[in-house]
Amino acid sequence: MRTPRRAPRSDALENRARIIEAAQAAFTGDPSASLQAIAKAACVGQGTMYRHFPDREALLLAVYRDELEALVAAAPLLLHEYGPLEALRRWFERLAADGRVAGGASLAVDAATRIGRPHPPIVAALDLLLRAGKEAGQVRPDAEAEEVLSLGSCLWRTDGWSTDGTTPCPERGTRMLSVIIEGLRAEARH
Amino acid sequence: MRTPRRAPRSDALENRARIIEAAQAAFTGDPSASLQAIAKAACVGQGTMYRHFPDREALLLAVYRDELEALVAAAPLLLHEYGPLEALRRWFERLAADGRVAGGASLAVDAATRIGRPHPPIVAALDLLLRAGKEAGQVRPDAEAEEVLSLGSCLWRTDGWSTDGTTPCPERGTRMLSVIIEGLRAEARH
DNA sequence: ACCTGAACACCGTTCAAGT
DNA sequence: ACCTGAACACCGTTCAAGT
Repeated sequence: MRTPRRAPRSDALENRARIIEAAQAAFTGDPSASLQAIAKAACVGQGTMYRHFPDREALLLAVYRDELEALVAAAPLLLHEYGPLEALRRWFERLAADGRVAGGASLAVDAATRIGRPHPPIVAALDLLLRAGKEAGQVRPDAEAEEVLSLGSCLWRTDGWSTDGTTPCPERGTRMLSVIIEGLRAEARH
Repeated sequence: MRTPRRAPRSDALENRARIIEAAQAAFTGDPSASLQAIAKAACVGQGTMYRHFPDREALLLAVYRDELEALVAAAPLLLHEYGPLEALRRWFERLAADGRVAGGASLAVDAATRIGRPHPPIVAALDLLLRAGKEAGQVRPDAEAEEVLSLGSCLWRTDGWSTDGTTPCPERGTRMLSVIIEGLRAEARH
């Protein structure tokens, strides 16, 4: 049933590319930019936007495809270089850092996770890290990737910035990440 | 400057009460019910709704005022009966359980926290628990209430329900809470 | 002093009509 | 086969006009 699919028309490809480009720019300016505004910026009818990307999440995945793939690829590399817990910490640190810049890939991770339908490759990457930690006896055996991802999704809430109106407070994220990592340790079950 | 404030007109009071009642019903049906629909259900013009509650969060706080106060009051009681960590666990458990029923008080906590402007009494209650834990040497000294609340706000995401389409999975929440509690312990700093 | 409801500026989504 | 853009059913928010 392979769905042979003839090559798409060239104008469709151009439109698709222009939409992604416009979305990229829009999201870095305002993570909650409207699809309507993006369509206009891309000089494309709303219907066209809709045909290519049935919803906001699909567009986010397309825009941050490369970053997401890089993040997935980073998991085994980190495991090769560090112990499981440190690899886990650095992986999340990277994801969170991505979220602190406007319009990072964590935008896509967050949207998908919040819908309750997290991006499978991301879950798989996290699962790889957790599995390695469990085999090394360093991570509690009952930790599940989806849950940990849900826990981690608070790390890139840049809203908590400035009750005082000043600093972006990156050490808050570091501290929260530290709580998660310590909480995942295999020791001291009570 | 005490703002002496004459007693409000009786029709204003009635409207206010009717709005809260309608919102209560609407939120338990659908947590993201529109203000417009609530105004209509309360037989009130949109302007009236707006006068009483300038935004969605104000309405949420009013609807769940009693539950929020009960939650705040529970903190010292739990501390009286249990050790700091167990009290902390039960406090969050209660907040999360509240979130699993449709339209619980955690709706208000969540909305406020997500805006980056968490409900101060709730933060104070959590701070009380953390402070007791630190004094007992059981909670890591760098834990901050706002951060922990932000971490905990993933506990009542009922979205992760059913990838398999079946169970409400309350043990997922228990497990995530356990990770947070263990991560807050004062031991094993690395 | 308070309420009403039309009006404004937006959303996401659909769909007949075009090429 | 793909695109366009008007149209639909909604939002939150405001504000002149009423009582």
